[in-house]
Amino acid sequence: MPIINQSISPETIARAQSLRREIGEHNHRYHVLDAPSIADAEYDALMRELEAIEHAHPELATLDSPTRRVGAKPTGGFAQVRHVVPMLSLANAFSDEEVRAFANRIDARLDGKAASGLEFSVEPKFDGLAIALRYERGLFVQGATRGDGEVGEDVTANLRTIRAIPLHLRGEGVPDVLEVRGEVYMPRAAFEKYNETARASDGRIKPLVNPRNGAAGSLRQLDPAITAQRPLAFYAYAVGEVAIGEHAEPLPPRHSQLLHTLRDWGFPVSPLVGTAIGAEGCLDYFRRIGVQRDGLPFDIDGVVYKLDDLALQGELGFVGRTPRWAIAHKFPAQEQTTTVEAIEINIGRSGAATPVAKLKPVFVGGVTVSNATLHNADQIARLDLRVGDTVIVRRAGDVIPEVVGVVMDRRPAGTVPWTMPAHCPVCGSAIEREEGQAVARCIGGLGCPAQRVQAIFHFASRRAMDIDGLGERLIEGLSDFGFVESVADLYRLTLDDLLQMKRRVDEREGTTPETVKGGKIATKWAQNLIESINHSRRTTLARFLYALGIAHVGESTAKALSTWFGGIDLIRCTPWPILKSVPDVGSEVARAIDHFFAQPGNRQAIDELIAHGVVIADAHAPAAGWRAALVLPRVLEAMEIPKITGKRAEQLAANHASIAAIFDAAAVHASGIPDDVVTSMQAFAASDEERALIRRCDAAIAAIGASIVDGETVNAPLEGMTFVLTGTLSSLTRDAAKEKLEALGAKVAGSVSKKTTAVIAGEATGSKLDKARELGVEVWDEARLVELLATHARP
DNA sequence: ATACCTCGAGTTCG
DNA sequence: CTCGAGGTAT
Repeated sequence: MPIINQSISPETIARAQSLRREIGEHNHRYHVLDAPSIADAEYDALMRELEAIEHAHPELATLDSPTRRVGAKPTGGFAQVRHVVPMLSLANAFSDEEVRAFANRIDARLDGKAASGLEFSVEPKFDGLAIALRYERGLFVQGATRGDGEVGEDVTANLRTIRAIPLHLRGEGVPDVLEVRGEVYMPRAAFEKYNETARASDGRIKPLVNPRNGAAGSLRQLDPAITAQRPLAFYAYAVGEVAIGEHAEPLPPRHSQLLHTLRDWGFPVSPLVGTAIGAEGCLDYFRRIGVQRDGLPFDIDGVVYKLDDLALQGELGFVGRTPRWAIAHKFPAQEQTTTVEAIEINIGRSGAATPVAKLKPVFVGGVTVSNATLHNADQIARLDLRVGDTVIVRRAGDVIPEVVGVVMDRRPAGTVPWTMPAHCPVCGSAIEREEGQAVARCIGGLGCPAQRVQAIFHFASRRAMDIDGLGERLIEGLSDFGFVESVADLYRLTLDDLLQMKRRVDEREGTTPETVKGGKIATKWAQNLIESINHSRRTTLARFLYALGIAHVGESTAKALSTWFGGIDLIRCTPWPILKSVPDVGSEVARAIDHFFAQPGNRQAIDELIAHGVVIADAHAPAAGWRAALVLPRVLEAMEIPKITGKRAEQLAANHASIAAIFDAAAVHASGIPDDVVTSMQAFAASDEERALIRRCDAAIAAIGASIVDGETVNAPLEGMTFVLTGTLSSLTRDAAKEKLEALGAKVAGSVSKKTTAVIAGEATGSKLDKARELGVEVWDEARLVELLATHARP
C-alpha cells in the first residue's frame, strides 16, 4: 500500500484505486475471457486519467499499476535469472507411431497403475517464446525468458507491457510464490497489421519476418517503450516454482484442473486445451487441431500431450532434460532456419542472371531444400541478405522454397553486402542491367553456352516442339562437344552422334557407361530420342513460334500470331508497325519480333529447320481481321512518327496508294499539312533504316492483303467467357481441359479477376479459390465443366 | 496519367 | 506460384 501523503485528497486516492481496478478488469475481460465490454477509446481515456493522477502524485503509482505497461525507461542489457525449477524442453514426435510408442512407454513404466486408459491433457503448441512469470504474494515481480532452460534473461519491464499478463493475481488464497509458465506470441492479425505499417513507412520500420521472430525480437528490446508498441499476447500452460504458504489452497492434482485454476487467477489459457484418452485420443486431437490450424488467429507448430495426473508425472520423472510424461507432436515444418553457403548465378534462355541461394540442406515442408531463388539483386537488397547469413526458408502451400528473411541476430562477423557479378560466370560476357529494370542480363546472346543450352531446352520443351527425352544434361553434352549449335542441328543428329556424345561425356566425367543385360552399352535411350525428334517435325505454327523463343512471345502471343498470320513466311517479313495490329501485341512485343527475324542467324535457323523437314501442319490463310488493320492510315499511325496521331494519319493517307506515296507527297509540301508535321516526316524518312521500314510496310500490306481469304466463321459457342482452372481435376488433365475450352472459343486465364466467368476448382485448390470468393466470382466443380464440354461437344 | 488485367520467365524436388 | 512489366481500357 502506498504511503498516504497528507497533500493528496482521499477522493484522488480512491479514484486512482478504482481506476486501477477497472482497467485491470477490462484487461481480464479482453484477454482472458475474450469478452470486451468497453470500446478501445473508453479504455484509453481511463488509462490517461490514471496516468495523470500518478504523474501528479508519484507516490500513488503502485508496483502493479496498469500504467507500468506503457514502458519504463530503457535498461542496459538484461540481468540473468536462474530458474529454480528448470524450464524443460519436450521430446518431439513427428508421426502417429512415435505418439503410440510414447503412450506405450508410459503404460509399461507405470505398470498398470492407470487402469482405465491413460488420460492426457492436450493443448496446442504455440509458435512463440517460452517465458516464466514470478508472482510473490500475488504481485508480478519478475519475468524471464527460457534461455537455456537453467538461466534466462530478466525481461520484466518488457513483459509488463503485455496486457494479457496479469500484474497481480485475482481471487483469494493465492500461493505465496507462484511461477507461471507460458508462451508469448504475436497474433497473426497483429503481425500483418504491423508489417503493413512497416511497408508503408518507406523503410524506416523494418517488417517482421514472421510472428515468432516478431515476438522474440520484441521481448529482447532494450527499450520497453518499443515492446509496448508491439501487439503481443500470452497464453499460460504450466507452473514452475510454487510455495503455497499458510492460507492458500493446495494445487489441484491434475494438469487440466491446474489450467482452470490459472484461468481463475487471471491468466489467459487457450480455449483449445482439452483432455484425451490414450494415444488414439491424442491423435484424434492432433487431427482436429490440424484442420483448424490455418484458420487460427495465431501460429502453432504442433500440439503437446501431457499425462494429466500430476502424481504420475512425478513418478515417471525425466530422461536427461526432457520429461517422460509429455511429448510435442509437431506438424511438418513449413518454415525452417538454415544458412546461406553461397549465392550463385543462373543464366536463363534470355540471358537473365538470377541469383540462387545455395543453402545448407534443410528439411522443410516434407522435402530437403538446398536451393532457393532470390529473384534479382533488388530482392537481395530488400532482405539485406549476405553469404553466411542464417535465413528462414518457407515452403508454404506452394512447392517452391522461398527465403522469407534473415535472422540478423545470427549474422557472423565480417560479412559483406552482395553485389551482382560484372561478368557472366559461364561465358565471361558483361552482365548488364537496363535502366529501370529489375533483371540483369548476360549480353553474350546465343554465344553464351548457358543461353544456348537453355534456348534449345526451351525449343524441345513439351509445350514447344515436344521432343520427349531431350533433357538439359543431354543438351549440355551435345553442345559441349559441338554436335548441336543451333536448334536446327537437332534434326541432323544420328544415332551414332548421340552414342559418341555419350561416350565422350562419360570419359570426361569418369563415369562408367550404362550397360544392359549381356554387358552391351545401353542404346535404347538414343533410339527413343531419335524417334522423338522425328515425331516432333510435324508441328503447329503456334508451337513453332513459341519454340523459337522470341522475347515476349510466349504461348499466348504465339497463338495470336498464328491465327492472324497463318504461316511463318508472312510473319518473318512483317515489320513491327503492322505486327502491332495483332491484339495484345504492342510496341515492345512487335519490335522484339521484328528484331528477332532481322537477325541473320535466326533467319538461317528457320530455313534450316524447314529444310530438315519441320512441317507446320496447320498453316492457313491470314485472318479476315487484317482487312480493317491494313488500311493506310492505321499503318501510318502505328509507325509512331512524332506529330502523327490518328486524325492526322487519316488526313495524310487520303488519296494515296502506299505509305511511300504519302511520304513522297509530304516531301513536296502538299497543301493543308502543317510545317511541323512535314518536318517530322522528313526527319523520319532521312535515315536509311526508316526508309527501309516504309518499304517493308508497303510490301507487307501487299503480301498479307493478297492472301487473306474470308474464311467461314468458326463455331465458338463459349466466345467471351474466361475461365480459370485450379487444383487437380480427376477426369482430365488441366492442359486437356484448357485445350477443350479454347477449342470452343473460351479463354483460359492464369489468374482470377473480376472479368473471370468462373473458376473451375478440382481437388487441392490454392489461393485462386480464395481470390474468387473475394471477388464474388462463380466457382464451378469439375462435374459442371464436364457437363459444359459435353453440351458443346463437336462431332 | 492511371488502374487493372494478362502474359512471360524463372523456379524446386523427387 | 510469384513477380515484373507490357498492353489496354478509362
